[in-house]
Amino acid sequence: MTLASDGRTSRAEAQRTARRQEILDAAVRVFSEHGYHTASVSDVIDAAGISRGTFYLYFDGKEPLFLELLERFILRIRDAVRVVDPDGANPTAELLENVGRVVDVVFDNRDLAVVVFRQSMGVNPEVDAKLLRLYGFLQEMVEGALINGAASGLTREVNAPIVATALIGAMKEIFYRYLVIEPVARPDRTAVAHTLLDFGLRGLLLSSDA
Amino acid sequence: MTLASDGRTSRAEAQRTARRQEILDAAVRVFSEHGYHTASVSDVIDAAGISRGTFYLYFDGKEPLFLELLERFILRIRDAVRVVDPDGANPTAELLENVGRVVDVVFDNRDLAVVVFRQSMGVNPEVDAKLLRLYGFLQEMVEGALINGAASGLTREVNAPIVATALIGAMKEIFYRYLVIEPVARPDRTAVAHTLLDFGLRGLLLSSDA
Amino acid sequence: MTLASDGRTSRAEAQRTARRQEILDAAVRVFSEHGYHTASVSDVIDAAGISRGTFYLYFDGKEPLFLELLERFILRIRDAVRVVDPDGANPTAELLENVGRVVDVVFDNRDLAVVVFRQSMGVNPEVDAKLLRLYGFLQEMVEGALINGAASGLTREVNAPIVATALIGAMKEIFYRYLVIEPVARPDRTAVAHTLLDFGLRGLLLSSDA
Amino acid sequence: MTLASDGRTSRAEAQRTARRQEILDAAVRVFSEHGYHTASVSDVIDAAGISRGTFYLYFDGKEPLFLELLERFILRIRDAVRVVDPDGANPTAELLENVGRVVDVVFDNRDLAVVVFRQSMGVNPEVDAKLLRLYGFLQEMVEGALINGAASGLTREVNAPIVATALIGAMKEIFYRYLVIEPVARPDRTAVAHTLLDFGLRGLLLSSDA
DNA sequence: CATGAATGAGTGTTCATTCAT
DNA sequence: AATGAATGAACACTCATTCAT
Repeated sequence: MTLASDGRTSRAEAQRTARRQEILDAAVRVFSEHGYHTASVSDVIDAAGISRGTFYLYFDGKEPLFLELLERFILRIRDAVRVVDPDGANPTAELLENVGRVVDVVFDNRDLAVVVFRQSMGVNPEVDAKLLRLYGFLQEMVEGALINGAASGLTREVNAPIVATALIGAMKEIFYRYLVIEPVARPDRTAVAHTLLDFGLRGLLLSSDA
Repeated sequence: MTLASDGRTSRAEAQRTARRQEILDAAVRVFSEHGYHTASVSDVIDAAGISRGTFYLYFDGKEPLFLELLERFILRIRDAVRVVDPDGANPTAELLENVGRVVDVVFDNRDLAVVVFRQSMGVNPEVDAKLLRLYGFLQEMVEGALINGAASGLTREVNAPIVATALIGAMKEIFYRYLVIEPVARPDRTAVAHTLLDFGLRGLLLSSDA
Repeated sequence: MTLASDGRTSRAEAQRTARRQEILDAAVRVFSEHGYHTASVSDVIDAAGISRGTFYLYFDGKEPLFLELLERFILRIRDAVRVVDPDGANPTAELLENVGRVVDVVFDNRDLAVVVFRQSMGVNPEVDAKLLRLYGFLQEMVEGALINGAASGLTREVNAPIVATALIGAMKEIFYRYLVIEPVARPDRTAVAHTLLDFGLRGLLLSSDA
Repeated sequence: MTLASDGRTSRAEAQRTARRQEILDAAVRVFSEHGYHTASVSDVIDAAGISRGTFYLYFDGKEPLFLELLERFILRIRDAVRVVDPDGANPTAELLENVGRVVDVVFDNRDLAVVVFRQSMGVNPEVDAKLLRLYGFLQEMVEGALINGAASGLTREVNAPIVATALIGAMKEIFYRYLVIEPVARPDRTAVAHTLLDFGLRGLLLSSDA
């Protein structure tokens, strides 16, 4: 009762955590299908197979639940993206790894990703703030990579902010397409990463035209 | 009442149309500020300065109103985009014109654009269908341009669907940035068009690397 | 529509006021029977014969409704109590008039009085504040009368605050008895006033013992 | 288990009783602070430092708990009040003793008294019945004293029921004042008793006016 | 044509109570 | 005996829509 190592207590805690996760999983399914506003707490508890009261035993309400879902996704994305050292052995490979890891996170959390990509902005100020921080972070990372690339003579000098925004938008749209519009079980992460990077780096023109 | 040439009727109809437009304008303002779900019919009628009943005299409800708003935006976008003849005098200029016209539509209808970009997907199946048709159309146009470009030796051969999706996502994200995150009174349409196209066509690599 | 004297508008407003009053009346009945906490908004709307929505069209909620009820009762009581001029022609008669008017207010608003006497303190801070202000006012009035009475040689010098409190408590208990415990259709206001005053002024001892 | 003299059982029972008392004490604190309706069972178990289940092991619920609290207070008050023999040596002293003992009970059980005085009537029929029996008992005692007093030529003949009610109300209000509105650590019981009695017996008029 | 009072299904949330462990 | 996770009926409140005037 007093020690965390107490068998009975730790088992109970493990059960609690498991139950919480079940509810989170159910919520992801529900939110990804109906969207935050259209989904009701009733939908979540039905999907989770619990009673009304139990839901509020594990979460403080609909909004905190959504916020936690969002937070988890954001953390995973942030963890997937690492600063690329422009003077490293193979910066392009590192870039590809970053993109590949993001692809993994997105397709490992399909429903969650759908929720975030589709309709999160505007849900409420706190949600907006969280998302803006995520996009700000990604923007920074990509801008940094662009500036480093230019500095090390790897890429052209471009309007870094606008191009970073474009790259992020490109990724989101591609993800959305493969998640929702023409769902793919799991795309070849290296293929997606390569296409994105190839498009981003080389553009569409024939080399001779450049 | 039966003849369009009836003076009384046509004047009444003109008034009706004007009133409808006022409501639509008010709705755009309200939806862009609060989002579809958070905005209430009360917000719209308050903004339009009409009574509850009058609203339902002009629209069948909140959702049909939103659908009409969406439809209008979609039509404007579709009108702005024209097929580029790859064998024409200056296909690149035509492409730039297309992008420039889209920029114009978006910034001529800022609020409406915000609503559409931010959180339309998932509002309801009919809305989704409309949006998917729009994106399908844009996708087709861009894919066509890519294939034509490659056929006429103008651009590299690329994975047309994925690159088209990427280009559309890039545009959306840039628009969203300039509409919401760091609002710009009205960006230089040719500058935006050039940046987008330059990025899309030439990529990031230095020419020498290509 | 623009003028308050517009027949149509004023009729509508009269209807609105009437409806409001109906709801207030129903609420008084419900609160006096069940008490604030036990009574539900559903009870009120059932008693008023209106729909859920209509209730919230006229009142901002359960608490504001209760507060308004309370406020109305308090105002009536305050209006009934007037400062007694100790140098007036007949201060005792004025005192009797005061008590009589309070008796009238209480028995003209039986249910409301029951609500206030029985269980209002502790409902919530705002309610408590309102009631404390009422009792403070009554306390002041009675204390003033006691001090004036002593100054003008009419009454003995007494511990004014404690005796004022005692008098107020005595009245409340008597009211409560005749309202709830052994309800009287309408007590003889002068009899009640006289008994109270006689008891208050002369006490229980035989004159000879004084 | 069957015999009270069984050591184990009696120790267990003592523990049980002690635990019960702890819960009762916690409940008094909680109810006096928040009121019956606003206080939750959770508040009580938190204050008592026990688990949810344990609470229901000792009490059948929130209402029975409250009823028991009330019952205990009522018993103490009833024990404090004894019939005054009008032909005894010093009936006035006995009266003073009665009032003094009630003052003691009230201030020895401040929180409990606050709960009872403030908002018990109307909690539910059973509670009301209990309170009405208490007030009936007090009313009887006071009425009896009044009648005896008149019979033995000690006091004036008064409308006994109404005056008894007034006296009870006066006491309650004074208690409430000293418990809640301007709390006094512990009033001088003889002073309070004397003031009450003096006011009750002699009234406010100057002796010469009597 | 215009109004706004009326509606009621639906929402998120609370909390006294039960019961398997 | 003690626990605390689970329950679900009940609550206050919202809002898109209708319709008598």
